[in-house]
Amino acid sequence: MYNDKLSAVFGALASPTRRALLIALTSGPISVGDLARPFQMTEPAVIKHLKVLEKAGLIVSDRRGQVRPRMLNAGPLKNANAWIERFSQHWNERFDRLDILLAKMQKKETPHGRKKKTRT
Amino acid sequence: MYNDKLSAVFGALASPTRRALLIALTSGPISVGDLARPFQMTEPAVIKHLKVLEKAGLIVSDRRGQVRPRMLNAGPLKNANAWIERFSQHWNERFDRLDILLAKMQKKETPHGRKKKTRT
DNA sequence: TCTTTACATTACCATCTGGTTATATTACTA
DNA sequence: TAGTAATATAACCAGATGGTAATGTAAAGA
Repeated sequence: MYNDKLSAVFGALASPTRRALLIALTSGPISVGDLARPFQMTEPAVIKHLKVLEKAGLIVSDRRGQVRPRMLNAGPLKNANAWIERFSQHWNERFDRLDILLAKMQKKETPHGRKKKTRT
Repeated sequence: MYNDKLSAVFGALASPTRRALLIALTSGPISVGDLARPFQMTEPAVIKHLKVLEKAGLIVSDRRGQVRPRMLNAGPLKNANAWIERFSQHWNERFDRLDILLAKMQKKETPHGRKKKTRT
């Protein structure tokens, strides 16, 4: 579907289950079994979610014998955050300009009896 | 698939096309035709993307006669941003604690060099 | 009124997603 | 070596997603 990293990160966050998994992992590395237990779904389903998170680079795994605990890797989250912040900043700048523009327009335009249109 | 707003916002951002649409809209309301033109896809495809963005609350539309320009509504982005920031903060706190813990452990334990494997 | 423009909807298709159950694999344990 | 525990993979399914071409609709203009 998508191939870029940023989309993978946003896509990974687009699921309450996966966000809950990430939050669970904030308290440290956790095994698949322990991760899956609180959820109302089978382990394979959770493993699929973990794969999505792995692909997005949001978690990594360690092999400790029989167990393979997952742990957080918050790096890619920063990229997502950065995108939103740059976007917002960009948009706020634009908004400011629009504000000024509208103010100027209001000064210039003579308010005839011209009606503003109504929204549908 | 998901039903919560936050997932809808992250899901909407999980596509380069939709992010590009949002960015295009930072320069003000744009008609569907103008929005679609730069993309290598048909208008109905773009309209579907716009619907995803609308569902997430990221854009709204105005009817100005024949044209129905879309415009940004950045509000929901703040929620996404807030989630990431709260998460990161939470995780950083945890990370600090882990840091201290590891430091303590290093004092006690002899450092084994054992390390992980990537996948499979 | 007829035509054009701008947008939306429909019907269709391939692929992806998110879940299931069943089966493999891998490493610890007796 | 056999058994069990932890995780992974496979095969399958329903429904969502992302695209297409074709058609419908509503406002503007001649």
